[in-house]
Amino acid sequence: MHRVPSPRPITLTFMCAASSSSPSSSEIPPFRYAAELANEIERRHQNRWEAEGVYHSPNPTGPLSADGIAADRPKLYVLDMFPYPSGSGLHVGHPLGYIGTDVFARFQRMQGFNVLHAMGYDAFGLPAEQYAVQTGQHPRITTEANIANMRRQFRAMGLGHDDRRSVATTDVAFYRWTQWIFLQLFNAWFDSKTNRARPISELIAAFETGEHEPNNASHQNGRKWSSLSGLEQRSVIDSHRLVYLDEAPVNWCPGLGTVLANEEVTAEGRSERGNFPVYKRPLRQWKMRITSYAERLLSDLDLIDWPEPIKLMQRNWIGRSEGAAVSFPLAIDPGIIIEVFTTRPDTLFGATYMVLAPEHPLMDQIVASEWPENIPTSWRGVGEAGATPAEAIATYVRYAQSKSDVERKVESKVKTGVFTGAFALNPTNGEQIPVFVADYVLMGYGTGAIMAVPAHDTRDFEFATAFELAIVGVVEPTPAWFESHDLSPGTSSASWPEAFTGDGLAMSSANDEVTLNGLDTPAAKSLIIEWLEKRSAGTGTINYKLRDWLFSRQRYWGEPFPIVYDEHGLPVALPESMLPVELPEIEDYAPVVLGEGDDSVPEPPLGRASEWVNVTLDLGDGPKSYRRELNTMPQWAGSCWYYLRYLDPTNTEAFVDPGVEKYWMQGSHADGTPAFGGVDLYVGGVEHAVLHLLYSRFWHKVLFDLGHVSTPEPFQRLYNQGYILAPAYIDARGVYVPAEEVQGNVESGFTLNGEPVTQELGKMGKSLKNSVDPETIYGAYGADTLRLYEMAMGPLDADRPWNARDITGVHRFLQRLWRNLVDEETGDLRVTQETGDIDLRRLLHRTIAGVTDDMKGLRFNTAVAKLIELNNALTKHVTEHGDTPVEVATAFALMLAPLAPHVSEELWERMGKKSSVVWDPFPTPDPALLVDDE
RNA sequence: GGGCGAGUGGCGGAAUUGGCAGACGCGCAGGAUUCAGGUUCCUGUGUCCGAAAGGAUGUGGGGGUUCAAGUCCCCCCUCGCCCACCA
Repeated sequence: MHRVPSPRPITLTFMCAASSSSPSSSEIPPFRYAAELANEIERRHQNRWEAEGVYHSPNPTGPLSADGIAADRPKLYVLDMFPYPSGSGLHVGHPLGYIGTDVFARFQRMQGFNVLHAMGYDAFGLPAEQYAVQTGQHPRITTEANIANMRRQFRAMGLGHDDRRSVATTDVAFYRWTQWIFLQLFNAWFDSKTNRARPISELIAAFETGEHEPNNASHQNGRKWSSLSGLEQRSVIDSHRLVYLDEAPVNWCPGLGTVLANEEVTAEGRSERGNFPVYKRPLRQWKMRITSYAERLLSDLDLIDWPEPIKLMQRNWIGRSEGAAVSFPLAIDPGIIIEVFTTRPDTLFGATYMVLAPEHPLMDQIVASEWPENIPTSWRGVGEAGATPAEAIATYVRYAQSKSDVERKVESKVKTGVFTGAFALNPTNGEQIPVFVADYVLMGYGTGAIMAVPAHDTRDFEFATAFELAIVGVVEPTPAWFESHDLSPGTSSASWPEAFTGDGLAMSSANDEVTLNGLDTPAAKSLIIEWLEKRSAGTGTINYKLRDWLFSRQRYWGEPFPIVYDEHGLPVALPESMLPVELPEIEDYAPVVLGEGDDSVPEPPLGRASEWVNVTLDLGDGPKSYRRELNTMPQWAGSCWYYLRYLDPTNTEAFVDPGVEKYWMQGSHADGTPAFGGVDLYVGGVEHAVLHLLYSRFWHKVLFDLGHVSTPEPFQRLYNQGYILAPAYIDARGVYVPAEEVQGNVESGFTLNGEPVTQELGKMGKSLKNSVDPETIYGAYGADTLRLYEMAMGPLDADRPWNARDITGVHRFLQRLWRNLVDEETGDLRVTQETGDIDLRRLLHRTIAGVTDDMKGLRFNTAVAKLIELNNALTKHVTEHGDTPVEVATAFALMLAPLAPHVSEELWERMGKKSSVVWDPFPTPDPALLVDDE
């Protein structure tokens, strides 16, 4: 059926640019494996694969199920981090991971697995919107054109995706379910007793029966549920939801006209996208209660097979620390309590002052009306001489807020602050200690207030030194510490040159009820916590750096919230039956971009769709008018769950069928190792170590708690592919210039238009202007050569420089292999039924064993090297005997199939095989030929 | 400042568990084919000494453990990444 006819004239003109650097085609033997033949082979087999649907992976049930080939195979889910469909298309750095998963997926399919391998598009986001703002063209049009272009590029590289499962986050049929998941979170609360999410209806029921009483003191002062009004009850319930509205300082980026999550703000205090300055502003925004999951997000890292550095980054981001919450009453009014968090409760006796963050809510209650006598002038701040404490504080707070994070960083060594005029009582000894305001204490961590122990904390030491505060040592430093500071052991803390922050034996820490003296640090911590708890002055607590996730954006091109506001201005979730909430058409997509110093509250672009915004709906108590939520979801929303939609992309009844979900997400035991489920292999770049990978773990856990998915974690195994680096060039202004236009070399120097430029090596991409278009590579060598080169150039997880020169190496390999099996002049097979000599057979079977092993371990670079070695031996054999033993030819085509699928399929076909090589079993080595018989 | 990772020929890299360092490819050199260039094929290619045989030396630097170290331990240097006033 597919036997290839003999000589076939090749008259392709595809990518003839390639011949400028190679000989004219008339001199190449007609069946040499060069660009033209490779391209012809590739197009033909890509068409065949698509027509036959060879990459369709059957589901166990539903519309994507199928009888036959794969129904009884074990499953394997191989996933890529899906791309943003950018207008500039792919460069050769993008597909590195995609080729890696494709090779792995193809190999495992040949190992007998039903492999799910699909590709989607993370298509909401800024570039399409910005383009729409500039051109007036709807972002959907640009987005869909970009997706079509990217899909074409993936197909041309021979990536074997199940195209029936391709989704884009911008599809209404997709974001309908993003909105549905939002509703699951909205209609859920976190039960800290069982440490999991439960439906909000169960919370309401618990309130009704009195099993649970509202304990949200700040809202309802502990009143009984039954005594609350309807609106008060709603407010209590809303404050328990996993999604909630919060008026709090958020990262406001005027340059982008939107708020940003902490994760989207760089250390320099700028937006990760666009590099605009970001300011803290109090705004009413949606947040997701990811902090409830802090402990599980942390501890479940132990269950999954992820690279240690990524786990570490997540652990650092979650930032768990054990310590104590301690209450410090105000001296003049013990009813006012300043609560602090400390990791060193053992140093409590050494707390000689306190500090509040500038934004601390208790500030107004604490500030004294006038300065106490005999305080150093530096305590009164740097403002006008006669200022009251309140005025001095106000000046300082303004100063602190005006500083950007960059300035804070630069000035971090210089401690500034102002005395509030108030004193608090150290709970251990009743001593009055002054309370300061200083910007080295951050409102965003702990309680926004600290007890300062200058003898044992570097920052407190610096502040205490600057403000002439007492430094009282309560932990005995080690002899080595004294020695390294040229002090004799036991020197008084007043003479220490810096804080001693290590563990040691407690000293000077005793009152009438408790003494820590002589205890080591861990023992001192637990004893003082015990004492604090007995006195109701504190408790042992665990604190996290992780903040709740800011979930709303003032953007057009994102998922609308399934939320409306009623006549009280309170949010009401729409019922499932009203989904999807589609984006309205509007004229102007631009966000409201504000200038510096403009403090007005911006209205999101959706506010312009007035007919859409104001709606009359019947939500159960008759038609009433409502106002829609104007914010849209952040780009992370769709990427939080797209891997679940691949499983069942056409389902209109559920986001995924439960049986289908269980089938693909169950723990696989391919190599006998225990697995508790999730995607079997997830490949992507390290840049998503905290953002996407933390958010999607969070959503997945909520869905797990609510019974919608069967595994507690989404991704069993994570693998980070490296980046492709390329030379980039900077001109005299320090601006990147297009690398392809630069002339010169290392010796003579580099120039652009005669101007000297300097070379550096950087991640390939648009920002460094050093992209290489994959089409020029497979135009000149074929896609199989590009695939093979990217796999051969180094380990998948390592960064590696792009070196066009090296591509010829793998191209020659394919050419030599081809020549060993196919006569270049006639196109006839050069395969014999005879078996080769024993040395060649031994090498063949060693290669099969080695390549199998390498493929399983994602070591494609050494797999390619082994295949080249085998081919070198085969070349020698063919030179001597004139043809290739069929055993070698067959095994070679199969082993090469995952890496270079087109040429393998072609060889397979020429050898008379009727079915695609894609589904044939990978060869197995003969154990008898693996041992040397010396 | 803290944490993590990495340093192997001219270049990309290999050496899976402590066991012949440099697989495989690029580049380079020589040869065959060719009018020539290119292509293709063969041979060689860490460094130093030597015509060769052979010898010495060699995995960022220094020290150590071991019969044996690129691999393990200690100190130092360089580079990369992440976090960064986190109480």
